[in-house]
Amino acid sequence: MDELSFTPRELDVMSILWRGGSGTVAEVRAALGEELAYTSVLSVLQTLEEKGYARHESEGRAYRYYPTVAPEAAGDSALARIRDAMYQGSAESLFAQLVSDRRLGREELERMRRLLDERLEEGS
Amino acid sequence: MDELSFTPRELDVMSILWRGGSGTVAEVRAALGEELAYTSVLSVLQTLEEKGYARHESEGRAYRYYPTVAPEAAGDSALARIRDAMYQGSAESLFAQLVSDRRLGREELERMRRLLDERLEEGS
DNA sequence: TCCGGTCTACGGGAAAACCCGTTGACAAAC
DNA sequence: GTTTGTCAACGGGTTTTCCCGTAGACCGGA
Repeated sequence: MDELSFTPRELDVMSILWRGGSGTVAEVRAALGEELAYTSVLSVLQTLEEKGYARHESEGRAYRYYPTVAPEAAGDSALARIRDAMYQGSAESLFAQLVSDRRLGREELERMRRLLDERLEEGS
Repeated sequence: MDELSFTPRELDVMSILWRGGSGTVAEVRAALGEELAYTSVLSVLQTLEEKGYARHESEGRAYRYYPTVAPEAAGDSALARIRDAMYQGSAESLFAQLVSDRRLGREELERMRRLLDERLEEGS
């Protein structure tokens, strides 16, 4: 997969599609933080479809839109950009930053360590 | 600190400033992947300054630009956005994605685990 | 003094992003 | 049949981003 990139507004909308699995224009509009006109939301969805990031199926009179790219794929692209720009290519530095977040609970940290352990075992 | 956001081109330039600590227009231009006109690079730097993300000092006849925001601060903003949009707010999911990268070496993974252990000790 | 090179300031053109009004299709309610 | 409401398509206006040309300041060398 080549580079995925979204404008801020497109990301807002994709996020809603990922969260709900799909969405009609009205649903996306309702879930959106800001109040946009119906046609504005429709425009964004049509753009996403044109870019190949979403597709639609008819549902009654309306269209239901589905994401065609996985959030993980988009996340990969975005994380790589951040790693390179802000952490000089070091995943470790990025990781350090992530872990330093004071809001992370003990359980979450422990689950992270378990993931890391599993990864280390399988790796060798 | 409120939300930091950069256009793609601005991020290119900030990345160079972060990497080198500072830069003149000519230096940034040379470090840039693409060939842009001198005035184009200058424009981006002036925009960054106007947004408060950089400042300049005279150096001989030229200006030397310095970043005024730390890469970690920008990274925080960017990571939070990715976490919320692609991983539904779960730092753990984001982390799992990060760790699944096949290119990570054993040593890097072990250093990550050490970081995590330290964090777990201090935490309680 | 004059010229050539480097620098910033300024302004503008092109493209992208963003948002919405209008229109016509359709169907349900009356 | 008419009205009312929802829908997608289309086109356009505004703002932001992106890139650069031009102009003028400055300095060093001929």
